[in-house]
Amino acid sequence: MSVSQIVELLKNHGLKITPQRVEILRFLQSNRIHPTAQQIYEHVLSKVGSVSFTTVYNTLHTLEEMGQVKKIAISESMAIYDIDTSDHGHFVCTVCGSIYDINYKVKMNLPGTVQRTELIVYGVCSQCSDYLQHNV
Amino acid sequence: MSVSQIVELLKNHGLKITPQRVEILRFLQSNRIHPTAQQIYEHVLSKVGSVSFTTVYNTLHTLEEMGQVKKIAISESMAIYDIDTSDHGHFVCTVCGSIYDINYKVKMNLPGTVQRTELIVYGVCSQCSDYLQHNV
DNA sequence: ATTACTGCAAAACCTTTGCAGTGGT
DNA sequence: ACCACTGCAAAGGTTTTGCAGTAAT
Repeated sequence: MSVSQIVELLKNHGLKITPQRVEILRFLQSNRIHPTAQQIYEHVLSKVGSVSFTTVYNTLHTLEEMGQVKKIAISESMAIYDIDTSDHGHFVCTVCGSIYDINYKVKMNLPGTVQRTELIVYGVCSQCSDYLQHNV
Repeated sequence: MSVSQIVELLKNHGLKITPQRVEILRFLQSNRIHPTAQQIYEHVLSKVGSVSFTTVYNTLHTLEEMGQVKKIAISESMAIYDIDTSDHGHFVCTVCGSIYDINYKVKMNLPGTVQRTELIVYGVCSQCSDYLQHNV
């Protein structure tokens, strides 16, 4: 998504175009690392020169309400933000911290109707297990 | 699990028997509500008369290390604790907050080896949807 | 008697909120 | 010129840590 498309997106939702908002969206869209608010803050600060956590959280909340971003609790102390709002799970490497998207199919009996499903798999990614195999 | 079995469990792991520890384990085992640290604190306070968050968290960490308790992040601000450490997922009712255990089978392609899997389904439980259907 | 455990108080951490000032429209 | 947005500073909620006193062995 280009900057002009980001600008369009913001305009279409009646939002003002600010450098912080544009850079937050650009970051989420170009680096699919599933960043934390902290990582977004650091990136935008380095690019735009001025940003606050207030603005980061404000923007993320706005984007969540717009349905443009999903917030995922990978731990009880932190959320990550995913610009891919389609149905998918996450693989978290407990060695390097990388987060991979995963596709899955689940079979289950539920005591009610579903709103959303979150699957998080913790493990060691191939890169890390290769590395460990050759170096430990 | 009886109190004497709880005492055995603690002894077998070289831990001292304190009223707080016994009551935390009793609570986790008798009420399978998947409590938060806050709920455990309140319960133990009402039963034992004296407890602190320090002790609640100390005990939960010890039990986690012993593999007797699983910590689950149902939101980014809070953890719940589950004495059932077997492989299962959770259904969280977004109306009443109840947490149900669910069994599931999942098919997926993974970019590494699995350590543990966490499935959380958010939705409305039958009780709440029945209630809503008749009263709204 | 020893030392593990409890619990207070303070800190750490992430996120939210109040409010004044700035900047996009 | 308007008012949405930014950002500081302070507060909120959950969890952790330091340390002194207490209680289980």
